Amino acid sequence: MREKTLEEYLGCPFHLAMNTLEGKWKFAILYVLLDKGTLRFKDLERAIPDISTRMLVKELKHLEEKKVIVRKAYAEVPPRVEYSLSEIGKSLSPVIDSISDWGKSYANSLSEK
Amino acid sequence: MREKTLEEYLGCPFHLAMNTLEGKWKFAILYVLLDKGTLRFKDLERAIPDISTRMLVKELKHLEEKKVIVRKAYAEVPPRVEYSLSEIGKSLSPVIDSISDWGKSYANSLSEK
DNA sequence: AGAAATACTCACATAATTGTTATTACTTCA
DNA sequence: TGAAGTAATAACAATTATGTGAGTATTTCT
Repeated sequence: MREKTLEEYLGCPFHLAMNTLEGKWKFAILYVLLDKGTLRFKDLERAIPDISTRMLVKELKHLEEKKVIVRKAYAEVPPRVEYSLSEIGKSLSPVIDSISDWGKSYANSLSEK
Repeated sequence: MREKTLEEYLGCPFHLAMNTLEGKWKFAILYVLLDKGTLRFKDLERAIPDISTRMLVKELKHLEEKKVIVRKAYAEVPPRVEYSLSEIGKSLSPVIDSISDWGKSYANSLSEK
């Protein structure tokens, strides 16, 4: 499938958003960054135990390129790299919250009946 | 990766929600169903032009099993099958809306600077 | 008679994701 | 002295996820 141009996405903000956030782990990363603020690489791995190192690297790189998160590296040993949300990234909190809220309702609706 | 039990998901509504909604096409399907109400299979294909028949079948089946959408088949020729959101499915509208809203902000933040 | 319409299903092919193990370089702690 | 800690990167195999192209059955329309 051909990658769409920005112009095409601009016509559909929902499409643009999903293109930026799609993938198995993006929402999970955003969830923990919103919750914890700033995290080092290793902390992210611990916060999302099921993700592989490779995938975490990939997803972080993607989100950084898309300007959703910010990477800050310190010249220390052992190395220290901190990840946090950009301003536009922080504005994802209503998205994450609404998903979390829906999850609660959904859990209730499943345990009823 | 081992599939988690419902009990494990219940501890984290966000996790439960994402497990239900993950995959490349779920949000797109929910988006059009929220917008259009009820759609036949072929209408869904037309509304989401990039999806393959196979994936649409799979995702619809998954969402039906998870009680998020409802499938209604009529004994006609040519066949008619209508898909719509369940009650809990309809309650996803804040999720879809917040994603759409974020997409707008994001598009603005990209065209600035 | 033949084409069009629908809601799939099937077999096969490619792409995405994961698991595993190893490596780097330097400092702190035991 | 030697292990632990960090943030990756790399190579390989294995497993999932997704895509492609074709086909089915039956009625209506041309």
